Amino acid sequence: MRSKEEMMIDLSKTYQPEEHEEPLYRWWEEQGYFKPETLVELGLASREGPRFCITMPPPNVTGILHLGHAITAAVEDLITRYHRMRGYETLYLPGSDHAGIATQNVVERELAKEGLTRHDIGRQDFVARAWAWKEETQARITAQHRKLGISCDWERERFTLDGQLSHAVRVAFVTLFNRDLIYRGPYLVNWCPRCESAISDLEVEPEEHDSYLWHIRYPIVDESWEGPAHPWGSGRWAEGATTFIQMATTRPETILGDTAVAIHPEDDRWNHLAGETAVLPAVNRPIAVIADEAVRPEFGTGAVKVTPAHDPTDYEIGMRHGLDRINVLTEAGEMNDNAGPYAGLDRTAAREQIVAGFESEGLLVKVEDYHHAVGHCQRCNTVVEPLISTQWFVRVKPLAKLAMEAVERGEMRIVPARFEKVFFHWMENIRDWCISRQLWWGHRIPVWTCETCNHVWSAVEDPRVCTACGGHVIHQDEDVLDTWFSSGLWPFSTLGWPDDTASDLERFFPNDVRETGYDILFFWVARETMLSLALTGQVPYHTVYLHGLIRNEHGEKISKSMPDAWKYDPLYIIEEYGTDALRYTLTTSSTPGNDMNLDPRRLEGARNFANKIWQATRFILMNLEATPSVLAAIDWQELQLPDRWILSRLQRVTQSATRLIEEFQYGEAGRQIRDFVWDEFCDWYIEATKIRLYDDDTDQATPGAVLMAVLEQAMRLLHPFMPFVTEAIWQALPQSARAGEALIVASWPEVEARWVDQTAEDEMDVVMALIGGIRAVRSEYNVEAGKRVAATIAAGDLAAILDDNRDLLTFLARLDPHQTQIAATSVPPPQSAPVVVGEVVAYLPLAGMVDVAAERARLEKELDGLAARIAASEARLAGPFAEKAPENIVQQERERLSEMRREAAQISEQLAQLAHL
RNA sequence: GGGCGGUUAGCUCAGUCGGCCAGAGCGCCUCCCUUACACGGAGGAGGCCACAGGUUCAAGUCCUGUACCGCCCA
Repeated sequence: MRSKEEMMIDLSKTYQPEEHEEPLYRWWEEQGYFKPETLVELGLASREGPRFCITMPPPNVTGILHLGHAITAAVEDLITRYHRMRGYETLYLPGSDHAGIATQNVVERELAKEGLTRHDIGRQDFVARAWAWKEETQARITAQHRKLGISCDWERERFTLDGQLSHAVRVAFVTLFNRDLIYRGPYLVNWCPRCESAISDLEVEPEEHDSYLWHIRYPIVDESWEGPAHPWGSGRWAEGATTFIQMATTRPETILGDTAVAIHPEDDRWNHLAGETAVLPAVNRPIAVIADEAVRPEFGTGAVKVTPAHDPTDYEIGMRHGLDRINVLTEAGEMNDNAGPYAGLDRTAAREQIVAGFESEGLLVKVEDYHHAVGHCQRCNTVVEPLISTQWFVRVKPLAKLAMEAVERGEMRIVPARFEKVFFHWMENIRDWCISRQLWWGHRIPVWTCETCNHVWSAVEDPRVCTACGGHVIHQDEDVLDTWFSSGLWPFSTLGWPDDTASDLERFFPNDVRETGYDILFFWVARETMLSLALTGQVPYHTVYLHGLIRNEHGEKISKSMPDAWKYDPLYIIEEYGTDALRYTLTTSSTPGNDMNLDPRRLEGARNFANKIWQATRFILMNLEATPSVLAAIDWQELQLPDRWILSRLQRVTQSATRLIEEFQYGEAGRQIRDFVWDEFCDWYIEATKIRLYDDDTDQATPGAVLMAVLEQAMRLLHPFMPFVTEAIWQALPQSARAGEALIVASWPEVEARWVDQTAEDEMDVVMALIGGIRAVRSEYNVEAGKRVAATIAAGDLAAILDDNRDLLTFLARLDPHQTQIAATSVPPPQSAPVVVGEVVAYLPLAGMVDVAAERARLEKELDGLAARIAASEARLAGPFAEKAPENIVQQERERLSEMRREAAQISEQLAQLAHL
């Protein structure tokens, strides 16, 4: 048998996270605990029993993990560990996303350092470079996830460009294509001139901008003026024109694509010009003045230029009036040949020169400062240009309908529920999803065109000949798919779809929870839901849990450019405070859907908590036999009040924490467990057991068994929040105290009704209140902390209970056991300070120290407060409260009142006695 | 313009069927390095729960409005 000292060798003086985290993680992984198969082999779960699956939102392979990933991992792993312990066959599936545009941009930047562009090295080499980059970053991300301690099955790790997942993308595309849910057409899309690709509506981020509103005018053709007789730039271009239509624009460079001027039909300032013809400056294009309801008369002058090829609203107007769509921009954002004299200029230079041209021709009326939002590319922050382009789209309206119906039917719910409204609003106003990207990194669109017969078709396997005419000259679409198209298949593509017989798909689909930040509700959750319903007929998961965004302690968004950004790097935080501290802080510092200001002080508190339970463990192991008694074996008659109390409290916290976790209230659950462990177990129970543990003549088996049982169960409750320290402690416990080989696969605690003991809780409350009162008076009189003082306690009906617990009282209140009297009634000793708790009074004879005036003041203050509350309570009970409030509430109030009256009577009596001193 | 969230102690935050005197951590004040822990222990001070109405026996909690901060959508 090992000695106590030997057992303690394992436990360092303070908890050192770095000594435990890596070895424990490696051991868990080697034991296969992250794999559902292992759980079945160990008999902890069964193939027939319940299963739980969560797929990790795949991080982009562009860089490193930040706190957003950390909270995602912490919450998901909490949920995972909880279900694993509850006996579910649990799978937490990890992976990463190829992140099309983002990764391509990064790799292009790398190339640029070598003075190369992707066109220099060609598509094949470029893709090879991107793969190399991916291997590097993915390894880094995986290492970071391991440091976070997440219990995901790395053997099932997936990547969106994996062969099987790419196959799933093809099948998904072909299926939707053949169902006419995917089409190609020339539409106004958002174009990023830097990425030289179309992007979807969601990838455009409006950004506030200081700019100008240019007021310009176009001449109208009439009897006196037939059109310009002089060239643009001569200063005489508009010579002779008498009628002008004046309008305001924020984008003069698009003027050259104008095909109309529009006014509101009821705008009396302009409607006499409806039907007239204006001449577009610079290019001399005759354009019509049209009337359209979409024009806002209050904006600018009430007349607007219409550029259907470069503005969404104008596009709509153009559709209604059959206007030409003239594109004036190249894919790189330069003016094309349609721009006449300005062809070849960059769009910003073109703007300046066009404005200058207008000025010299007398067509610029004025320039106003103007503040407005301009769309920027989410990935490279370049100003996006709306332009007409032929792209592939998903017809999302019917899919959105399915998604909304699923939520309405309750098949899928969103936590917190208010996001369901956001979800519906977006779904109701959804526009077709542009899914083609002019990139090289991604899933190439599986559509082929036959040169011979122009047949266009989509196929899962690369075809060799045209399916229509058998022609051999066919070519595949050059573009790739939006990243989110493949991410949208994640809940099932990772499990083996489209192979319906894949065992993982059968077992783990639909997933149970999608846990992610609310900022990607539309990007991802909405698309997963639509694609899942369209392709599998099922919701992808039954619950969407959305966490908030993480900011610094001042509420500022954490960005790489902040000078102290390093302070918010998860790896730095882990080094400084430990993984458990980070995870506990992330899971308990906010409520779902709300942003969190991460305060380093909270991390410190969490680190201290980890050390606290470590110290409690050291104490227990130090004071117990190597093979302590187990709860089931001890004589229940030996249980004392604190034993019964802590066991009862343990049941309460177990029940409450379990309920809270089931209701997705992780923060509250974690806080309650902490409060139990620190405030009740450490501060009261462990202290109470010292009486017996330090006395070799008393029964040590009973407190030992209780200490061990409570500690062990508390570690199980806390494990999902702080996996490492709890496992380290659990492993240090003697085998007899724990069932199983590892805490990660131990069972979640059940509430044992037989340990619930309301009487013990009530009695302990009195004892603790009395001790607290005595301590307060000691403190008030600056009694030395260790000094034993005498006490005479008049306990009324509670005399027997207090007498049974006199050791507890004298020990924790530092009373002198030989000078402590407990009786129903007592004669107050002279020169004593009374401590009143309910009907109990403890007299502390502090000879020579008691300040009568101060005591009077203290008691009078107490009495005043009590009297006010008694009056309020009496008034309440005398009013309509007594009839209208529920009986139990009224009863409770009556008891409270009589309790307060008893205490008030006691205080009055003590005051009266003080008067005699 | 439409929608949503926040406003609780000096700071960061809890408070999810309305019901004891509104809580925690940190900070602050007093005492204590007592053989688990100073990453600690004991005691204490500190709040018109943004503001104004309303519903109710009872409101931090429900309803209406206002202000400020923030986010999303157009």
